[in-house]
Amino acid sequence: MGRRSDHTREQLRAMIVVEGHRQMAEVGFFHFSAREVAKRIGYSIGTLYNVFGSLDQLMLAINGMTLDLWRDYLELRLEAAGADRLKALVEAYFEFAIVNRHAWAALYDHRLPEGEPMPEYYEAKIAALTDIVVAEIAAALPPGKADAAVRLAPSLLASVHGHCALTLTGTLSLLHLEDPCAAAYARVREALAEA
Amino acid sequence: MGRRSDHTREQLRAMIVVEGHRQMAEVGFFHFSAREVAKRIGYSIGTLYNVFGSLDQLMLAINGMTLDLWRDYLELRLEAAGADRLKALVEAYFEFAIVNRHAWAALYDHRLPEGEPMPEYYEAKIAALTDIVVAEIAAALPPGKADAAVRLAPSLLASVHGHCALTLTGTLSLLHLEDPCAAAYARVREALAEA
DNA sequence: ATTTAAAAGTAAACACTGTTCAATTAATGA
DNA sequence: TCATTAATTGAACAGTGTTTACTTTTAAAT
Repeated sequence: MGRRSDHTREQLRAMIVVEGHRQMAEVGFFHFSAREVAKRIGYSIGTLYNVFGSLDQLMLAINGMTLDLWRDYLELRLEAAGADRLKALVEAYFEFAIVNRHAWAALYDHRLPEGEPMPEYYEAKIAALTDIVVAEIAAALPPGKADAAVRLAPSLLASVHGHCALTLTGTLSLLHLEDPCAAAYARVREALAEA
Repeated sequence: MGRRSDHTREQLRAMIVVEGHRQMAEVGFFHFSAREVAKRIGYSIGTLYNVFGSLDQLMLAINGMTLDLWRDYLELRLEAAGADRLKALVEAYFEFAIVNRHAWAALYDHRLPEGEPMPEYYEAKIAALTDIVVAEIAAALPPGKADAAVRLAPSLLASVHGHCALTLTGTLSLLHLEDPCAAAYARVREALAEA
């Protein structure tokens, strides 16, 4: 076969994703440039398209890496958590978003063309994240009510996400919301108390 | 002066915003083109920049129009509301976002350069929206606790926004969240019950 | 060892962006 | 009538994603 470098196709793919993720973290979704990624790893723009087929697929790969890092971070923080694991989870959610502002925002900034479904591998990464939330909420619920976690988890995730998103992007300028993370945690606790 | 058309500067400004808003509603933030807007109203791209100075300012004007329409819609629905005004407010929030998907999403998709503050007129439009929420939450709280509304409102707004955003953009594919609007309303009610 | 076929990679070309700015047009005041 | 001034243009520039004809490299087959 005709490879001229030392990299297998999979190594090259990984290089692109890692460098793409680095660039995403630096400049954010709106200033992301596939050409710049290609230049930085010493390949031409054409090679990127040969490997990924389209920019959307590259975006999914980059966001997929972010989802993996996010999951790893949540698990790490949960291992070191004390009694209140839910609080640790909410805080870890915020911490990751704050430290990785741009890469985190890109998860929501990038959208597939309407009607095009997410690839299976990507949905699986999302499921891995939500499963963590479901498990912690199930554990926090009174025994016997644990099956309500599957229905409650997405709603609480949405609540926490809302606090995080409005704070991080600053598009709605929520004055009077001093500690968004604490407020989000309070909302979660209230919902659990009701159930 | 050298105007060659029948429009005053303010009329032209209004034309651009209206056509820009129309285009935003049609194709969304990521396919928005200032050139296309100019073409549709029969002016050149240069004129747009003379009137608005930058694309960011045009975006703020377009999003400002969306904020106005949103406020009007909330007030309209509140006038026709029955006993449960908060439920009407949450539903109106969702309805507007669904009907005006693209224009609504653009409120969050567009971001000013870091460090650049929002213009005063724009913050005022946001305040008009949040004031509606604050007033309704204050009315729903037990008398005497009404001053907690200022602190509670942004958090509840964030919760509702989170449900709406994750559902509309579909970036996190929240299965098991059948009725996001009802779930958001339930979270709001829980928070009020606690206070 | 030579040929062949396929894989890998390139870079120019295309159609778009946003942005700037010298040149042009048209209306007004003197 | 003429100079001034506001309004408007559209070409030019530097980017973007995307496609594709082309070249290089390598492995396999003869």
